[in-house]
Amino acid sequence: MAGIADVARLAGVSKSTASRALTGSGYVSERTRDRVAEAAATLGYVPSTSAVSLATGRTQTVGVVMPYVNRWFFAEVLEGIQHALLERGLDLALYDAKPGTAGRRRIFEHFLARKRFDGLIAVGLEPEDEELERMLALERPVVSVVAATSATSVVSIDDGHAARRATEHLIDLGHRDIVFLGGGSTAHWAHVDRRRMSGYIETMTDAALADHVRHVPSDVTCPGGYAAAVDLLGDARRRPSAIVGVCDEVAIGAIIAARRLGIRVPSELSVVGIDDHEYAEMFSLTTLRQVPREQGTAAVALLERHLSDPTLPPTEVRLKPTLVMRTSTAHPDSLESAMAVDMRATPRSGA
Amino acid sequence: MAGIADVARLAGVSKSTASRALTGSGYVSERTRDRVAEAAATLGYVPSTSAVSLATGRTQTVGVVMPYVNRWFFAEVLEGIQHALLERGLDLALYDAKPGTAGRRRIFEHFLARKRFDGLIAVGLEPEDEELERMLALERPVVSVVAATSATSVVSIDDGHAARRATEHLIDLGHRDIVFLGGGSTAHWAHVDRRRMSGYIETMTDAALADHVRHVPSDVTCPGGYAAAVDLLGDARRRPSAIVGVCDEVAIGAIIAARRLGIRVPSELSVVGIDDHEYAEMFSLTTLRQVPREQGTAAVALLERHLSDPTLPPTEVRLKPTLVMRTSTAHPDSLESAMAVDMRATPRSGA
DNA sequence: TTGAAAGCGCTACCAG
DNA sequence: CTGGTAGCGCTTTCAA
Repeated sequence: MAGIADVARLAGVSKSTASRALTGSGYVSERTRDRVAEAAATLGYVPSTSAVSLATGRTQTVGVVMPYVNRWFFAEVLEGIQHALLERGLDLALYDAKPGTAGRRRIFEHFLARKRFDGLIAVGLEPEDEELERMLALERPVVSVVAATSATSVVSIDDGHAARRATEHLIDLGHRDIVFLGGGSTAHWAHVDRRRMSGYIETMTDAALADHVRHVPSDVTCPGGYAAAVDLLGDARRRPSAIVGVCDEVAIGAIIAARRLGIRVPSELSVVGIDDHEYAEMFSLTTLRQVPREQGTAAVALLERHLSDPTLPPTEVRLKPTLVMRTSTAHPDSLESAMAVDMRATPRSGA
Repeated sequence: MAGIADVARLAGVSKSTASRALTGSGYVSERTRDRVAEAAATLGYVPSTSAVSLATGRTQTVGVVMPYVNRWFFAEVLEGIQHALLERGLDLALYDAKPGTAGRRRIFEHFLARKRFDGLIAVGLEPEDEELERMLALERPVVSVVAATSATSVVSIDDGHAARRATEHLIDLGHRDIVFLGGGSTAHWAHVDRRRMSGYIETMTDAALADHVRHVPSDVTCPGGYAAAVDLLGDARRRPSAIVGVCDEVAIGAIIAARRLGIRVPSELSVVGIDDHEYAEMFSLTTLRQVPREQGTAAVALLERHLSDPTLPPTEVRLKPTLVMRTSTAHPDSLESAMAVDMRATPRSGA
């Protein structure tokens, strides 16, 4: 365990000079800098992080708080954050704060107070007032990824826009009987889900389809979407011609349900999602793409700015999702028209 | 930022006494202990972790290295670890070491060397020799979750056993033409996948079905299994009567492919997986259940033992997966027999 | 049972 | 440009 004193001795300089040479702060002649670097290299010197932290007050660590790590969006954001931190030589302290658990309480009451990080990234946290206060009381910059508050900097997509585009796409195709699937299955409506539903409702209303607005609640998971869709589609009288999923996982659940019930997608049912989940391609799901990984790296970049300039006011970075057309959506009457086209086209293949 | 000096002053004792009272080490009278505790509480005292680390040499942090966080198994293990750590008041430093990336190199070359943790948990890491050496050179206990080495303590399931049970189940049902799907799609065969395939081959051989041994490679993901299965099942001459998926994700991919191709599961094709993935239920997948979350908590428990007793030799904890029967498997001729049963049963429903 | 003092390993200030 | 020195906030001997 070589310390900086050993490095200094080997290089024939004082500890202070060695420190300056190594950290690159203050004036050091090039020759000594090289000698120190060489000494450090031959000794395999690695500074003690706790000593550095104690002396500088900085931990070189970023804390990440999220309610889940086993969901696509969160895992992707986490990877993005990790990637960006690695590049900057920063450590990542993870806090998995599942809503309503003792662990979450402990995190907010004890772990955060230890301040083992220079800044915090809160991903889709939906904090209670008290939790938010605790985070702000830390006097460390915090950046949220997906949030309803503007007390912190925020990185997110425009959820309302995403849902509007999805709904418009369906309406343009000729659908009127469009259901919004997912969210609101428990007392707690996540803000994202709510914003997306609002986008759907606005668009329906603008298209004079307010009468057709229909929300079918479900857990915001693939099995959740599946279960709700089995229910919805199983009854022919309730069956819509199209579904806007609150997210891809739910939309995919709906597609699986449709297939099980022998309902053809897209000829008998159009489905559109929001996310561009890794499974979207496999299900040919038309969706509004967001790239959570980029949101993670954007959050790190933003946090870095806060770190270097503590006066920087809360900032918003809002990304626009883009429509990715696959084949889970079509005209409501496409079965017939597809057949008609086929028949007209027959001569060609028969020729 | 109240420090221990403030607490000591308020309690009317010395710093050393305050420290002993707070950490619970050494003799302190009950009265003073209470006074100190009260003073700490009123001041909202939180010890500086870097100062504590510097003085004690312990970081109260566990490092977790894994190649992915966005796959079911890894995310679940991570949650298990986090949960167990939270209970013990330990922080979690995450290192996402995706194979072949610059980030992974940086982690092994720089981040680990900083030793910002008292111990390390390596999840499904499949480290190169040099990487393993670096971890061991840290002189910190390391516990692996899923590993081929016995240089470290290991927590895992018995993969060979899982694959044997899966294959036996199919053979008992009357299948002979059983394909092992997944793994080996790239130059790198993960050890887990290899062990599972070995279990399959052994079982086939023991049942005098060595001639029927067939491996169809695929990426070990749901889309990977899907793509390979579309290929395999699309050609009627190559189509097996049953599939053992290297894991549930692959098995589910196969089921999705079968459905798309209009092949009925289980009457025309039986599929069994290994994992009991969160989507297994939705696809009625028969599988061998493992609970990665438990492996995470077991790893923490084991690491804790190493921490308190540095002489503890590497230990293995091997969990046995259990067969969960759902409805993705049946007799190979079940279509006919099911119909026969139906016809015989008709009077009952018709009565 | 308590207190004084000496570090833990590093940075940063202040002379030189 | 360099060296000495005083902390950063806590734990831990060692005496009392």
